[in-house]
This record gives sequence, C-alpha cells and structure tokens, in this order.
Amino acid sequence: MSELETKSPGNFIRQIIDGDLKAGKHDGRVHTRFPPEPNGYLHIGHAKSICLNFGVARDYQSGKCNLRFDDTNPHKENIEYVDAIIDDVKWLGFDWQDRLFYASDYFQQLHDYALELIKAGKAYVCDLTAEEVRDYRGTLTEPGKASPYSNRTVEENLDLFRRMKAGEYEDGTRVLRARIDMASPNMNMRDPTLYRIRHGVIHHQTGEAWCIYPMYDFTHPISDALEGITHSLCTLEFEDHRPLYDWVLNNISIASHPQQIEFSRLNLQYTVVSKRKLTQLVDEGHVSGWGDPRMPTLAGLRRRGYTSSSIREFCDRIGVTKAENSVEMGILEACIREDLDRNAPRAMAVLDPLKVVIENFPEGETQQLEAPNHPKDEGMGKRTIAFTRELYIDRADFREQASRKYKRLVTDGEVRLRNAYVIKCNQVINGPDGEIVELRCSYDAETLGANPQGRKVRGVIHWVSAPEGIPAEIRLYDRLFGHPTPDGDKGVRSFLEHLNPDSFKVAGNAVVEPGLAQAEPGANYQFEREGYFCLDQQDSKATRLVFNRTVTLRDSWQKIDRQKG
RNA sequence: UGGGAUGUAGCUCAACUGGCAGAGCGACGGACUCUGACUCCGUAGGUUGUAGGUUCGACCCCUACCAUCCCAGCCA
Repeated sequence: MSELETKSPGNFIRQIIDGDLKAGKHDGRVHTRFPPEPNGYLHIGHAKSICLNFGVARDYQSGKCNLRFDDTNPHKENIEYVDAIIDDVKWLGFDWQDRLFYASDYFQQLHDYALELIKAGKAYVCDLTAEEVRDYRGTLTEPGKASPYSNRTVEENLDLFRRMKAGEYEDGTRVLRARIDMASPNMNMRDPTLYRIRHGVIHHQTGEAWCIYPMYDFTHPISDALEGITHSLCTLEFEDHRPLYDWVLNNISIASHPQQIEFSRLNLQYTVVSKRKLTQLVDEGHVSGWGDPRMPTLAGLRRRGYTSSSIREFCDRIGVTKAENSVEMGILEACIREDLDRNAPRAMAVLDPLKVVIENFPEGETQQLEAPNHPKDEGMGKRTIAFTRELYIDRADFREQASRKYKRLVTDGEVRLRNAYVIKCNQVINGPDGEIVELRCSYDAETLGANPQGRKVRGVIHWVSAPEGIPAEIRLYDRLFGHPTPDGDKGVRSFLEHLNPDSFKVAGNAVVEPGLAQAEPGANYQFEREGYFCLDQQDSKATRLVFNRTVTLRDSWQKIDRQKG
C-alpha cells in the first residue's frame, strides 16, 4: 500500500525525458534536483515541484534527485529555514539519500569559473552604481548601451575581481558582469550581474569566508552541471533565463550540460502561494506563524491534519503543464477527504453542547456501548463509549419545529443517537432569556442495534456522555481568504483586504468521547457528521485536549438549506 | 508599440504525435444508509481562443488576429 511506489501520471516533461532516453542522451541517466532557497518555509507550490522532481527520479530506473539549497543570498537566508525545509521534504515522503548539497559548497569552483570567463574576456568588473546599471540596461523596447567599464583589460578585471574578493571594496561599489549583448531583446542577456559584494553578513554555511556572492543565473547552471543533473526543472518565469543558463555552460570549461525545462507554478484558490506574501502574513502577525494551520505551507497543512500522501495525490491530480492555472481548493479537499475517509477512525465530538436528560434512564448508571471505529473496515476494531442519563448533543441538532427535510431532533420527535438508542424529546427547558438550556427525553431500550417496531426514525445524530465525556477545545479553520484569487484582485489595495475574518474560530466548550483521552498528537479522526480533525501537536495537553479541524465532511445539506430552509 | 510563453467542459489535465474530443474534481438528479458522510447509478456541460488556409480528414500543420502571463534586482 505504499503510495510512493505508485507511478505518477505522465506529463510533457516525462515525455521529454522518455525521448532523451530513447535518443541516448545523458548516458541514459535521469537526475533531477529540488533547489529551494532557504528564505522561507515550503508551501504547496513547492510540493508540486518536489513531487515532480523526486517523482521523476522514483519512476525512472536508477533515477536520482538531489536536495540542494540555493543559498547564494545570505541576506535573506537563514538556518531555521534550512532545517524546516529538510523536515518538510522528509515529511512529504522523499529521500535524497546522501545527496544533500548547498550551492555554497561550490563557491570556490564558482569563483574559479568566473576567473575563466574573465580570462576569456567574457566577464568584467563594472563600477556603475545600481541605478546607473539600470539606466544603461535600456528598456523593454529600447536597447541598452555598453557600460563604460566593459572594455577593461583582462589583467585589470582579474585584479579588480581579486580585490573584490579580498574585501577591498564596499557593498554596491562594483559587480562582476558577463559581457554578452546590451542590445539583446532578452533583458537577461544585457550583461547580467554575476557577482556582488556583501560585507557583514554571516552565511549560515560559509560564515565569513566570502564577501562576494554569486548570482542565481551564474550559480544555478554550474551547480546543476557539477552534480550531473540531467534535467533541471524550474518554473515558467525562468524561461527567459534559459539562454543565459546555456550561455554560462557554453562559455566555461565544464563538460556536463543539463537541460532546463520550465513548467507553470501552482496557483491555489482562496490562498496565496508566494513566499513574499506568506512572509508578509507571518511578519505582520496575520497568522500565528509559518505553521499556522491556515497557511498553505507544508508545516501548516501538516498541523492542520493533512497527510503527506494526500498532498502527493493532489500533486498527481493537478498535473504538470506550462499553462497558467488556478486550482480549486476542492481538489485538495477531495484528496484529504478520500484519504481520511478510508484511514481515519471515527469518534464522536459535540462542538456546541446542549444538555439532554434521558428521564427513563437510571441516575448514576453508566452503560458501556460498543461502536465500530470504521463503518466499512472491521479491521480497525471497536471501541466502547459510555451511555448515561445525562448527555450532550449539538445545539444545531435540535429545533423546536422544522420541515420534514430536517432529519434531526424536534419537539415530540424521535431521533437515533449514533451507536446507541432512539430517543424522543418530551420537553424543552428554557432559560430566563428564552434560550433552550436542556431537553427532557426518553429512550427506547429496544432500539440498541435494532430498529423500533412499527415506526421510522428519520435521523441519526451524534452525542457524548455528559459525566464521562472530556471537555476539549476544537479549532475550526476555514479558508484564509474570502476571494478565490486574493493576489489577483486589482480592485483592492492589498491582498490582505481579502483576509477571511472567519478563518479561525474556536469551539471552546466542546466535549469529546472518553476514548479520545488516549489520542496521539497529530492523529487524525473523523468526528462523525462534523468532519476530520487531528489532535494538535503543539497545544494539546492531557489536561486540555485541542483538536484542529482539517476539513469538514462534504456537505450536501448546505445547498438544501439554501434552497428550502 | 521589444522579447519569451500559454489558450481543450465550471476548475485541473488527457487525446497513441493528422483518424469518432475523454478523465478527475465540481454541478445536477436518483438509489442506499444507524454519519445530510461513504458507496453506487444516471444527467448536463465543448464551434478545442477567433478567422482563414493545407488535407479525404486538423485540438494537432501553416498564416493572421485576439486574450492572458512573464522579463528592465547588485532577488531566486
């Protein structure tokens, strides 16, 4: 039953690889890499890339996938992110074996290749300020003009670059640039920056060994080549960078030449999948952190109760193409529901308790009833639940009067208590404000595991024993944004305006069945008729159980209510 | 008004590379049910962005147009 051994569906990238294999390219090897920058937590969009890269490696004979941190900008990067990313990729179910790398592992080699370019007259040290560089670059419709420093001699460039490295110059005073074509219609080819100076930052891997740091466009192709990557998969915005990727490899003495292939990033409705925006949500305190259960981060989804296999399944279902996309949240939800319906044990929890007194059940007595942990999987075993004279049902499961569509308890009506007896509501007790505070009911002792004689009971509701049940806090999460594309709405100043104020609610007076005291942190349950929940890994304590709602059950009554009421 | 890409069902993707346009999710209707869940059965939904062209035959090839996305960081 290991999903990891199941092949992912085909896509255009796998077709390219198939073709390459048939043509005998790359000595018949397939080697990919997942190259995160450790400047934030991984999100569901990264999961798409991880599943693609590691999935390809898994599905091809002797395929390999490296985990490589693209850590060339110490300003934004952080060891905390490195650790979190490692955890997340592992959790997602993938293994890079002994191939954990850092672009910073190659700083010396990168530097030496830069020297090669300088010696070949293909790179130069430029003294222009950042603004001047921008001016010289031209615009989308006008060509740029050559930097006044682009004609320095090789010797001068070598000397200047050596001194850059030696720390003789301040940040921003000089850069190393490739000499390509200032008139190229592709902006990336207008003498792109290769190295910049960064003093006073401590790199999480290399410490203070370097004060010059290579740019992505220089680092990435070389790192790929050094690792023997065959197919370098990245997102669409790097399409324009491919000529530069190839230029770098074609102009240095490196034999290997991986093939860059671009695919479209994931967009998920009712959330944002952009590290910048997620960082903003965290920094400005709109969420409790990167692992907030409402975040589309892997850490957030995990805490919310999503399983890694459901996320892998999601990635298989959405596919890989080059088309812009906007994936409905329903697909992700369908994946977790499918997983949890099959695998999560059932339990009962009352979120908004309303007291019920079974008048014809003896006071002080507890009857242990038996209930299956899963309605369709006997292998999951049984549990006992306590039935007592006083119990709780959910306030929403009672109405003084209702139409025939309402299949729950009404005054003078009957309803089945799940896994227990049929009860009848005889009397409604109101509080001083007219609020319903208690229901006086009677139970039919003949109805345990049997239908009542001569009459039909229209509904089944869940319940928990009042004296035996355990108080719990149940956190109800909903979509973080109230708009399908919060970052795509031009009618609003900031995507933050679409934050859903109801994305987090707490059912603080919930009561759960006694057996849940033994729940393991992170364990998934279906609370019958409510949804899927997991025991919170961080905040739940033996003295105060905390559950997170992962997702509700599919809800066909909502629309019925909408239609009728 | 430069360059690069992308348009197939509501959404995400298929279509053996020129041979009767399908699937998953969703929607709608029904059956079943001690979860308004699950499961099962059924229905709707397409001028394949548009207009031409090539061909016995075009989602696929050609031309033009339209729409959308990306690119002017010493970010990745």
